[in-house]
Amino acid sequence: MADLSGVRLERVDSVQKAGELMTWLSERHETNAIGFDIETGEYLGNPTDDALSPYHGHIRLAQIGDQNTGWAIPWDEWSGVFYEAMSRWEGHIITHNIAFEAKWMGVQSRFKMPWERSHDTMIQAHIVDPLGPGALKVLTSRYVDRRAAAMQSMLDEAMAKNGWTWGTVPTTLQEYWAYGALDTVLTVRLWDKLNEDCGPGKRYAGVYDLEMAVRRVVTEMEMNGARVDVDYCERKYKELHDYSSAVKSWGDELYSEPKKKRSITSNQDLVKIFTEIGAEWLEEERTPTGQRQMNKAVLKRFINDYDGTQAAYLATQVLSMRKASKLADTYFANFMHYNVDGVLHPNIRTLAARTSRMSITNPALQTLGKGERTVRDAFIARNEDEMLISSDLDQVEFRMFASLSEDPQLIALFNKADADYAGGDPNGDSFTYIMRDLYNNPALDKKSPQRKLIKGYIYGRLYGAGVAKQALTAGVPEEQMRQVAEAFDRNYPGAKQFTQKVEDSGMRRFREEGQGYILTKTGRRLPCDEGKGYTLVNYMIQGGAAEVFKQNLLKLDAAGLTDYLVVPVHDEIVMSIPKAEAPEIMAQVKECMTTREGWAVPLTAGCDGPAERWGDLID
DNA sequence: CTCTTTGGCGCG
DNA sequence: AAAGCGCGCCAAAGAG
Repeated sequence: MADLSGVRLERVDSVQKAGELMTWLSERHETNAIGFDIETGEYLGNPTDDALSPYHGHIRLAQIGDQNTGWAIPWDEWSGVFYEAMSRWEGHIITHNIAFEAKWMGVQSRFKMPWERSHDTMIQAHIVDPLGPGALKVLTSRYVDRRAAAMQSMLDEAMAKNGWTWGTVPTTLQEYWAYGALDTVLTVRLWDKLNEDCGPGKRYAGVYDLEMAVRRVVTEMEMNGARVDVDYCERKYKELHDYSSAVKSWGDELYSEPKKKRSITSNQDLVKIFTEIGAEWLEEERTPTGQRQMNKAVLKRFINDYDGTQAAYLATQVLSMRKASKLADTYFANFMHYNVDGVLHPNIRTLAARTSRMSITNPALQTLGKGERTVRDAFIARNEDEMLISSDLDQVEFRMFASLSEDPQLIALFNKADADYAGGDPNGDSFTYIMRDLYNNPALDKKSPQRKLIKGYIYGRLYGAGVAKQALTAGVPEEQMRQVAEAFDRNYPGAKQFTQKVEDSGMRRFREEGQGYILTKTGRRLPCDEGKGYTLVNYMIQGGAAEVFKQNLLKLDAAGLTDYLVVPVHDEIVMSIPKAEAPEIMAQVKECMTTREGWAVPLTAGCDGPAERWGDLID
């Protein structure tokens, strides 16, 4: 393993240097690969957060390099050299976090990533070790040269000493441009290393192909963005903010003492206040650190238990204040903050979660309230000719569990429910059929109270909950839930056998390989934490569902629908589509979102809309 | 002053 | 024998 001591780093600052770069580029490169990276910054005087947004910041350096040589190209003066080099280069292009480079290039340059020959070592690293580090320096320290991490500190020191930011650090500063140029060298070397597992024909080749293709589609989605009704956001923000401020002032004033200010936004203060006015906590209402809980469940209990008293009234006020400020501050304020000409361009990470699920930040579009439509009503179609639709997978995790369990009875019930539903039976529903089977009572229907119990049991089970927790969540006596659990295991023994098999193989792998894990259908390895083998069943299902959803995104892409994609929400895709073609496109979307091959219980999907606002599409 | 942790709450 | 899984954002409070 070669170390980094012989590396040559150059900065383009003259026509001659530009010529040298072109000569270097035309020479033979070890694995027909060059690394590619950019450095970006905020505009002078703007928030430093802008440095990471292609909609607010600007490119300062572009860097390319191979295993031994790195070049830094100051963007303002020499971007022409970069374009010329990239137009000549026909080999592999290696990045570390292609989501970043591709989006910046897409928004701010005329160079578009050639995805079919582009690679991402961050994606590779996550596939090889889902719990490992993602940072380039840490990864190269681990896989290439121990000293790589140390080299970053020189730049950190120089920037701290001079008070520079990513927007103001001079591109002539050696620590800065050399740091940038070195990144490309590290990236190529890391790629060589990670290709041992992710390269063509290797164990993770299929998973890697899937992730790279998904990354391309999702980057398109980020650039498409989600349009919001900004006037509506401003109106709602003010309304909700004013309301929560008024409640806060009322409570703070009422419950402060002459010498001691107290606030109803402070949970510590609230505990004191509620105690004074006679409310009491139950034994189990404690946080993990032993403090008395002051959450929604406790407040709701106060409202019930102390009906007609001051405690109940205060609890009601606190709940509605919290609700209003949550909506105002977490949602509407961020919609106003992040929109660019009325469009949100969130960051969508395709491998954020250990199970390979996606996550969305700035703003967090996967967590919009759906209890009522206020928040989702902020979202409108991209333009006047389009409307919103949403396609959801039907109980995908439960269907997956049924298929994986290979339990013939469970699978048959599911398929019967599907067939009957298709035949027009409103009770054609898996939970209802399982309920009838477990209670041995065919007269029960979708509205029977037992259905909630069954559903609670099943989802609790998919997440690895014990009977006590399942009973608590469903709000029924433990004994009642225990009987459901026993009946379920009796009627569908495959479920328990599957769970057992997953945990046993996890234990065996822990003993033999030092880590418990499962392999998904596509060969992705998902490890669990030590001593928590019971989580593996959930990882199998959650990770499997995430992969199916990703494959569905690729089907939508192959059908030519990428331009219409707006937001992915784990098992749901929101799209903005032309009104004129809505029926045809919706049929196409439903087809793309459905998977029959490979699953004993088909993974079906519905499609709702078209609608003016996302709020119209709630359930 | 900034950074981290905790508790709470939104989602699948 | 028993174990609730995965995320992101905000306010408050503690730590440095």
